[in-house]
Amino acid sequence: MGTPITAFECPFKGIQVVPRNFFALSFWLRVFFIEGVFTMARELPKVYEPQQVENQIYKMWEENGYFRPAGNKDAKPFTIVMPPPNVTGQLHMGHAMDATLQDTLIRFKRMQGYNALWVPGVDHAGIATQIKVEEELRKEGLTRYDLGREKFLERVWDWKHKYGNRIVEQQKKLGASCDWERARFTMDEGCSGAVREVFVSLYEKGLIYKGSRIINWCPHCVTALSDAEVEYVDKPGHLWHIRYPFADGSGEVVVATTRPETMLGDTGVCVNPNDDRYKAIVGKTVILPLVNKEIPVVADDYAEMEFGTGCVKMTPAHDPNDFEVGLRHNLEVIRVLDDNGVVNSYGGKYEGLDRYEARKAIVADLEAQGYLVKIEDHAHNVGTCYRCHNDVEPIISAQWFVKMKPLAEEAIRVVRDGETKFVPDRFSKTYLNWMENVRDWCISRQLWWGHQIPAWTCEDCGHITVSRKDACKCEKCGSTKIERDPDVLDTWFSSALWPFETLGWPEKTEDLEYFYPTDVLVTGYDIIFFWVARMIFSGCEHLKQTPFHTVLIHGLVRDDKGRKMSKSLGNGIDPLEMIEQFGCDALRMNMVTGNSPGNDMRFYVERCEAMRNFANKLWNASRYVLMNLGEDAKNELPAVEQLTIADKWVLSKLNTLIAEVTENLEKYEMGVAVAKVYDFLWDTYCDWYIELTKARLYSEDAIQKQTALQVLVYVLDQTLRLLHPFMPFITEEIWQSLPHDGDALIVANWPVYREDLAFKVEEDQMESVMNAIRSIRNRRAEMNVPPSKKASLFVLTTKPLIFAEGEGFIQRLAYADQVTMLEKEPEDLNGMVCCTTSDAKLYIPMGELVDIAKELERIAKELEKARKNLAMLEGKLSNENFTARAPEAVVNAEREKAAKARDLIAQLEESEAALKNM
RNA sequence: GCAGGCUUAGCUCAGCUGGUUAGAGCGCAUGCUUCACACGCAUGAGGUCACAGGUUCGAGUCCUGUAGUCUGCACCA
Repeated sequence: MGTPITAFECPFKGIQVVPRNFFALSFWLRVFFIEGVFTMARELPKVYEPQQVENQIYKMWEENGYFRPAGNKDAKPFTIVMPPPNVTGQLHMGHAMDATLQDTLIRFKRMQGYNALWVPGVDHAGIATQIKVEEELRKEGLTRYDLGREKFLERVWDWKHKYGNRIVEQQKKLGASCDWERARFTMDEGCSGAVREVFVSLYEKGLIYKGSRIINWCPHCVTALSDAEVEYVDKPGHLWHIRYPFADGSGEVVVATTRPETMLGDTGVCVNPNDDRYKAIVGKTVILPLVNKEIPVVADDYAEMEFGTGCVKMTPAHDPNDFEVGLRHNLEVIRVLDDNGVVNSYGGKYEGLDRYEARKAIVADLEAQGYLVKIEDHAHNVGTCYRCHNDVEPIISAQWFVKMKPLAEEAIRVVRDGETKFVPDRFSKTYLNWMENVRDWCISRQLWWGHQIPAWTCEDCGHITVSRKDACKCEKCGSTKIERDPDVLDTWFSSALWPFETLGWPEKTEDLEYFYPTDVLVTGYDIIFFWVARMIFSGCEHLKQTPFHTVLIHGLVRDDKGRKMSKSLGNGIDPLEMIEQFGCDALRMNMVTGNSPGNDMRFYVERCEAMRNFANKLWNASRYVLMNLGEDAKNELPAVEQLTIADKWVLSKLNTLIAEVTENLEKYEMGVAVAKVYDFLWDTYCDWYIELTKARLYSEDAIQKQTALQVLVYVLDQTLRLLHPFMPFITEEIWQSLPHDGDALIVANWPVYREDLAFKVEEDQMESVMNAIRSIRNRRAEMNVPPSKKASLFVLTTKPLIFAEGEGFIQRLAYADQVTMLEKEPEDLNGMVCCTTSDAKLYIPMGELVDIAKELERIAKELEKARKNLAMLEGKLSNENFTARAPEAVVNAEREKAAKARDLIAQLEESEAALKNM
């Protein structure tokens, strides 16, 4: 925690100013020199200018070390690890939402007194980064092979050092209060150590193996991909029906395929064993057209009798199902495409053709030679690379895999047993469904940028040595002729360890001991499989503890038409531009308000504007308070005896707000929480309470004035605290200008509910007065009477004491020049307008503006409405089932409503009678 | 094919464990330069909560079905 700071008295305001807080100081000085002491209050800028304060405040927080966990011995930890953005990344709206939600939680918990730690970091992003650097090289006319591995990696590191900090600087603009001193990089020494440890230990447990399998191969990126990295896209295609003649000349079978070029690698034809049409041909051989090779007909359940012709050609090297069938029936495996998707030497005359050119040539030849029976249109799902969006080619290849079944068991259990909960819960189903059907994870990538696989193959005996330390000889035969596997690991292999590698694992660090398991993981639903699932099984396996108890899932930020924001569409909105234009707080508010967990949201610039307006509203409310603060301004509540009904009303409302906001935040309902603070501040505090205090603030009664001011300051202070997690900058800026204890709002205490500040009775009383005011305003507006035209007011009420106390409020807020309390209905109703509430009638002489016939009509209308309402309530209350079964509180509430409705009707009937008598 | 979401005011969305007369922002209408704020104030119009059943004293909220829409996952010769 920051060192103690001595405060000094601001010479002209009597307000404590913290010297370190240059923004606050400069604020006062600016005012002092430009405007002079006495005009200061008037000259506070009317419009809040976020650009001027955000950077300074951020710097102040950072310099005082507020982002570090406080190290309070009595407190509990609260930890979030940040999803590390790609080192190549530019901040986009997704990051803005992600960071805002996390920062809001962290700030909330920090203020609640937790040792709050938010660990930031950056991901090396294997393919993405390598592609970026290769693009740069291409401009110089070079490829990575020209440089060689070592030189190329140097270039990537240069690039990382040059641009890797950009995204960090951008996150700071968002107000992210992470502990930058703990920032990590997935390729730093510690993470590399963790990756090495995990790889070797999983290998030793037999959970990592190398094998030849059909994998997803991207011929463009020239690397293997995991299943999760393949995106399936519906594409129109064809089904080519091809004749395969029997070798014995006894006829032919017709097979159907969507990828005719793969026939070059066909090593069999498969039919269903129960298919009567083909029972006789099982065991025969057919001649593979174009290739002129004899291949067997085998029987396997895999062939569906209903699909196509019921005969399937088998290409074990280029189709996962064919591969399986091939294994069962000992079919040859012939790979006919090379790493770039070009036909290799097994393709005969087609060698050297790209896969799509080869397709054309083969179809043409088949047709020319009479093998093509027909071509059907056929839409199918084609796997594409999530990076470059080119079609992925299933190819047999020797790769490294993580055996998932054994690891999935515990990862399933912790979610089933609720040790890790998804918010919203439906995502646990998504997760479980994936985890229960998970296939082995292909982790090797044919890239250079990444964690190189710690495996060495012996040239002499072929043994693979996997080792924590770089191997120099074969562990089996001792030969020194060993070569390290050139491949690197999937980027997500290191991300999977993020919650503990960032805390120091595999070392037994204090951080790890104290902060692991972390608390909440905040991320978008789009990376549940890529990342969340893998962190969970990794934490369970290596630390025997799930890495977080809660996964808070948010949706995607879309554009105003609901489309995904993307570079290719050019519809992205730059968060930094929004910050520049409306301020960081406005952007953050936009990200949180109206947002519910797991749901996508559209981004509207207009809402940023609305939130900017809200910031300005807060700014001006604070300006009102600051302008009126006297020499001896204190931030403490006056004695209860001094509080007026309005004070008690607002304090009671605040009290409720505190309880609700805290509860909503605890449940991760941040959108609900922030809406409540927003409404309280704008509606309760500004539109009502501030207006209610004006009479007192501008009066001569010093005690009244002081009381009002103290309540104003107290409520504002508490509200700023509640709002701080959402709008950190403006709240800090204002708080620093208010009289306050402590160094900074960011580390101030979170408000707590106070039993002694719950004033239920006064709340109701105030509502009575407010209803009267609303009713008068309504009537005046209906009659188009401008506020400047004051009128006298006569009040007949069942609660004279309360209305007497509220007289000043009514006068000011209902534009009355004089308020007279009546004991009975006025005798002359001529020219009187009557406003009726359930406990008062308010008469305004409006002279010729009043039309008695119209008045009667209006009263009749209101009566009808009130009677309908009462009928409904009485219906409810006369239902014994309701009164007997509904909770007492609900029944009582209905009874009260009915009573009020009856009162209102009585009042209205009286008025009606009086008017009719005239 | 399986799973899940969404359907609430003109638009975009909130509405937590079922309990007032269903809310917000923007937009719209009327009036207002009221000594914090026109990035504002006041007042108002606007909703059969997709549809059909059901459970319940009570359903926007829970259950079943239907329709539309979106998203995952699987299959696809």
